[in-house]
Amino acid sequence: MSPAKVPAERTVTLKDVAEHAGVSPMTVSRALNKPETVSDALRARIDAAVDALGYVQNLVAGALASAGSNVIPVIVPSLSNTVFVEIVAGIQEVAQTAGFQLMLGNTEYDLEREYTAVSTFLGWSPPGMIIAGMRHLDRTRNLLKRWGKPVVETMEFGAQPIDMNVGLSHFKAGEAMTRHLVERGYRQIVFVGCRIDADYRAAQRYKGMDRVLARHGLARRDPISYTEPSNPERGGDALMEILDIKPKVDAIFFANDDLAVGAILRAQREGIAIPKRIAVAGFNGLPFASLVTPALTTIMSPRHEIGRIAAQQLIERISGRTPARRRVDVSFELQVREST
Amino acid sequence: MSPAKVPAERTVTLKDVAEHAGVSPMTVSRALNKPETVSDALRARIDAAVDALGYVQNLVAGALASAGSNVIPVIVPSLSNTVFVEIVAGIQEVAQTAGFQLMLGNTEYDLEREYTAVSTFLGWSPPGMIIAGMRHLDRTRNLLKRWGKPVVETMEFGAQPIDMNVGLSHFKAGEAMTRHLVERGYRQIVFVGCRIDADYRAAQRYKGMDRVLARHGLARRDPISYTEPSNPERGGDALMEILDIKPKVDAIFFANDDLAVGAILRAQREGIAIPKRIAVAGFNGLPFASLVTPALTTIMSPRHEIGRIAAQQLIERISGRTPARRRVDVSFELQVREST
DNA sequence: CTGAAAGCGCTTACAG
DNA sequence: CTGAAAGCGCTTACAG
Repeated sequence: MSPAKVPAERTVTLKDVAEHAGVSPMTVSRALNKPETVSDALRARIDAAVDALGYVQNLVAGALASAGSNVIPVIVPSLSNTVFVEIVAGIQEVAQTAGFQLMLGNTEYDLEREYTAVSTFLGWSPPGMIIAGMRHLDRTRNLLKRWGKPVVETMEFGAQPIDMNVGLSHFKAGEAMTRHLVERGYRQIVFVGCRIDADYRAAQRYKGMDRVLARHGLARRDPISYTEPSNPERGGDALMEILDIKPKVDAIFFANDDLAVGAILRAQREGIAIPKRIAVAGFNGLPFASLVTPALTTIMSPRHEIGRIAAQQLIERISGRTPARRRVDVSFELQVREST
Repeated sequence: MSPAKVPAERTVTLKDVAEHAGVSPMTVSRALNKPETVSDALRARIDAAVDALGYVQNLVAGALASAGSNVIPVIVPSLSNTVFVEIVAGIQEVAQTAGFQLMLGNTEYDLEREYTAVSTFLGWSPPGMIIAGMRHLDRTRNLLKRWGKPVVETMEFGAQPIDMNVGLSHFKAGEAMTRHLVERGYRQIVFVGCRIDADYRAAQRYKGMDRVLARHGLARRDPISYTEPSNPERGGDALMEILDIKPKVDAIFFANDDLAVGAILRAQREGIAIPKRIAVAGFNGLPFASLVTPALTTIMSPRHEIGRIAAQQLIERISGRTPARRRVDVSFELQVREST
């Protein structure tokens, strides 16, 4: 029952290291943080003292004294959706290499929770912040603007960022896919997603689709939005429902590949011919999308790259440099495969 | 080019709030941190001052003064693998609700980087730590033991944890799946994974398999381990290679569902009959596993639950209570479907 | 190149 | 219930 642990010892501080090495704390601080400002011999003596005492730098004290930490808060609406995780992974890659730590906030698509997360994180005196999306409470925007430090909004490319912005135009993505479907000869196209009210980026893709349909004088339908979160099974169900209730529909543009791949897997099982009976398109570019039969036509969104660029931009600004562009419109790629 | 920002103002501190409310800083601190110790009227006055000044508590200063923060470091070997992300999501869920923040470290399966992450994180005076896996450098184990605060090792259930442990027995999981395959009549079974040397949990599943094969006097093969990271396409390639080079093999136990689903999708495309020509089994329980044709036999690992329990155990201990069990062996579930 | 002083913004522990 | 003092462990800014 009793934890198998050595009792906690008194914390070893800079001062202890200094005494052990026979110098002042200030010198130790310098040797640790700017090794080049100190002679080799001294640095070696101090490193030895650090090892001997098992000294661990107190980052909290450092952050307070220098009025800033190297922790970058990253706020996402969900961790269940791979898309956000991949952005976080991209950020991590760059940030960790540059010596920054990531603090993770999850809002569950709740803008009030987003506000709480932002204001809490501000209390850690971070040098900057990365936040998913461009739709926030006015309070949140104002707080961040008044804060005055670098902020990157990711995911979508949009107008009037708080500060910097790295993402793609979901409107254009919707247009691109729809143009492809129209060229292929599909005339009765429907958009299917989950919780499109909250997933406003999906709504933007729908709007892009609607614009193209209107321009071609084709039938414009309201999007179909299910109330549960996106999951592959729901994609299959949606396919069957549409076939049953709206038999004239000849193509489905799904809000994401989870749904679209789910629809293809169901079609396989039910013996429904895709794209002959009905075409299926997705969005994101999941690994499985190219492996199902028929392979899924989709749009590759560069999540990892968005994360990396966001982190790079932020770190540029933290380091006092000015990135070439405040707003970065990352490109997407239409992958035409067998399902359309 | 010039950022659209309000210039940064002087930081609003506790003292400012105190002056504004006409009380001492100490009283404001109490009103904020232990609202119940202060009269309603006073609390209202202080809340008003906080709002008026836009005060944000400086958590760094608080952490230094009280020699502890509410930041919990979470260290994982990868963010590209859903399994770890789901554990992080489970931890988040519990931790964020309880008022803790997560700091995220990614080791990329590198034990040296793990040590660096651990020792850096210690500098944030966290109240505890969650780390994936039970295989660490001796230095890392010692550092954590000497630190003396609560630590949870997750993913696998194993002997001699640093402190607490929540996970499942991968050895038993390997045994369970192999027993199933043997019962079904498969006799020439091979284990296929990627980077099994680094993914020692996969190696444990292999050992469980080997044990069962030995007990039944069946052919025991070395595992096949590819050098690239796990991805669905590799699963398909592996299937084709085995069919070609080891035609007698009648069942493949893949190290994870990504590989196994990839194999099934390839079999579909190539017209290979599963399980008739060769059976396929996986591990993890991905959403797509039940949707492919044939549906994949796999083992459901409760990643989310592991994360939640790990966070609960940690927070129990942080709060000074003693969890009922220091080691939690979460159960897994064999899902027999069509592919075996 | 090295050090003594002051201070970062809180909370702990002690008084009243 | 409220406050004055001391201190958390560093770094900044200034001397030497």
